[in-house]
Amino acid sequence: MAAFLRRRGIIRRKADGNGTCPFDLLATVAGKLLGEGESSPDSTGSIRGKEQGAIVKDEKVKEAEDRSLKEKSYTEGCYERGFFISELVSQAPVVNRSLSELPHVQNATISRPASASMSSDCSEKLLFAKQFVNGESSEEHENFSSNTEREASGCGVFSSCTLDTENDKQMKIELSNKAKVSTDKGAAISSSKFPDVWDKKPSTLVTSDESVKLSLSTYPAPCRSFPVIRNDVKLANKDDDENSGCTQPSTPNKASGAAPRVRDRPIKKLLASKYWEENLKSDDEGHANSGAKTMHVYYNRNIGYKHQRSQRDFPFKKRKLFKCGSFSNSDGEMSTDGISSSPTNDLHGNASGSSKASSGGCAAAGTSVFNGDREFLRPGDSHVKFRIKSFKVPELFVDIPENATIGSLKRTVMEAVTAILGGGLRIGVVFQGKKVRDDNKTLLQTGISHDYKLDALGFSLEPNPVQTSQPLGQDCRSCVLPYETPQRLTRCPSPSTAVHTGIQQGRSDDHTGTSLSNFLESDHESAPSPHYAALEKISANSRALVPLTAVNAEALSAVPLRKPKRSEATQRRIRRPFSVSEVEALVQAVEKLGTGRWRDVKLRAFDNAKHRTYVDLKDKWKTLVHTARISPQQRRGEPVPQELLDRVLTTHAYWSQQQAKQQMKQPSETYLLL
DNA sequence: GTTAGGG
DNA sequence: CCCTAAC
Repeated sequence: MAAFLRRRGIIRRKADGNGTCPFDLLATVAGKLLGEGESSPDSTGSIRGKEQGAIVKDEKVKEAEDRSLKEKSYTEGCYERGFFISELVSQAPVVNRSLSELPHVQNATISRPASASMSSDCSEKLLFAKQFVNGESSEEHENFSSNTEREASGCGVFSSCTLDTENDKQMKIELSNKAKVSTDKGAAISSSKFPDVWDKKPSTLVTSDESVKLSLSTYPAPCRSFPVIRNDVKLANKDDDENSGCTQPSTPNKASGAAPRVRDRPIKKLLASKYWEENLKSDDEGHANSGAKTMHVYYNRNIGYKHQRSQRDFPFKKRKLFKCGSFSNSDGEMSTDGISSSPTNDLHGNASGSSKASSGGCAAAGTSVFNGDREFLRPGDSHVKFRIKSFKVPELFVDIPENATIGSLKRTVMEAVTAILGGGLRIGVVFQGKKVRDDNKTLLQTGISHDYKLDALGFSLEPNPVQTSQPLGQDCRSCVLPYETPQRLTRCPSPSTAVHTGIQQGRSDDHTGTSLSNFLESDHESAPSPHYAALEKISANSRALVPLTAVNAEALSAVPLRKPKRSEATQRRIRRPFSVSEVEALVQAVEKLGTGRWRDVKLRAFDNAKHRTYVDLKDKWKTLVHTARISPQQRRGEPVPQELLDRVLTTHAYWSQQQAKQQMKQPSETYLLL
């Protein structure tokens, strides 16, 4: 590694408000990928309250054209929220370059002593990053050829991140061109040279004594396609697991030569700060750390923290479902232990920022890793790819009636997770070691009741687009599941994540930590629920905004993310305001067909819009008529051209009259017949 | 499965 | 958008 890595640096950061926790980073990335960013405040909110995130980042820049950063993040948090990005692989050459160019960064050690002040909160998180050797990542990086859109939009942010869990595992993070790195000391690094598209908004990586932030925030918004968080499936061609996940062809960076496989490393490790330091040292020296050790520590901590966590419950704010499809993170895992949460400001701030960066509307969804659909970054685009082997979700509080269906449970969890990650995931539920596949079953029917030990309940976080599920890898499992059962999992090829949550009915304080479930045995749901399937589809297509938008959107909507509150059995579809063009089409169809023939209207004008049912059209017409009758000042939402509204009224009047005539006529006919 | 209407 | 009654 030494050879590859020029430099190693570790930055450690306190959990105070300034600090950015890994989670934030993730959120940011996810947000961008998804395009949610702007709207993400909600998600941010959810994330908020968690303070600690310390990120330790090492930056090593390779001078080689491809430079990739590997980052290994280590999170120690009291809260579970930390997530790890075990491996990040990205191709973004640009970023790398920038990094490399920045002398400060390279040489400077961002790392801070582990011992450095820790927040009492235990909220520290460290992110450790190592840079790759240039050549390494390239091959492994996948190009998102298929999803060019994304790339164009927002992908630039991270080219790739790789985490090394132990020595082996690495996370690479490639930053898009204009990443800046600043340190308290005032060393700021910005890469000015990037040609890219991203000019406008550079991602900023800031490291201060206390905190290191990596913000992807400002990117040109328009379509932010996010860098997908996905596994580097390709990286390790050899690995079956991962390979399975990615189907898409990868385009290796030119600059980078063959990249060593990073991804298959075992589980990312979480280290306590101390451990962290040790690791760093060892790394520097070339020693390999034992991941196991760290892991243990981490887990222990986690557990301990659970208890300590503050009990804030997070009411889930209403979360919007962004168009973002899914982001693909092949290995990302998410696990949440307890429900309790500790409020943290850090995340919030960061997250919000990041969210902003990514404006909503990006439909680009990552492809799911699992299937092997992977997106590849185009060579030119600056993207960040990283692979998240596991991360923890801060707190996840679920309050759901017993008669709610599994499907709604999944959605509820999904919503929470989505808010955090920005969507693109689907949730699998594991109960008592078995995967619960029937979404229509109620919790009660499944055996999950309020008085049941929730330990047996687990969730898996899976990428949406997954077409096929692959069995989770052990690594993942072990990573994800703190508690017992690591053995079962075989590798998690895909990004699926296990989320573990305790479900509480009351406040979070009651949270019962849950043990991780072992869901491995059953492979992922081979047959995703319909909505998921739809979602997947959409996500796949969604990047391309244009033609398929409706469909895509629909798909997205299919995965309804609902407020937990509304955790009814039924999942409400997401609201999808009609566009002017849709209204136009509707009006035109109704003019021709009249009211009362909604199915025909649907077929005629919205046959391609799967998400618009004839009932929707009927309802829309109803609202249009209402809208046309009220004063413009009272109207809300996207203004509908008055011309259309006039037509609505005219048409409505006409057909109402026709209908009236029919009515007059019908009775008589009937009567006559009788 | 469609319609129509209230929620 | 949802839910449902009434085709």
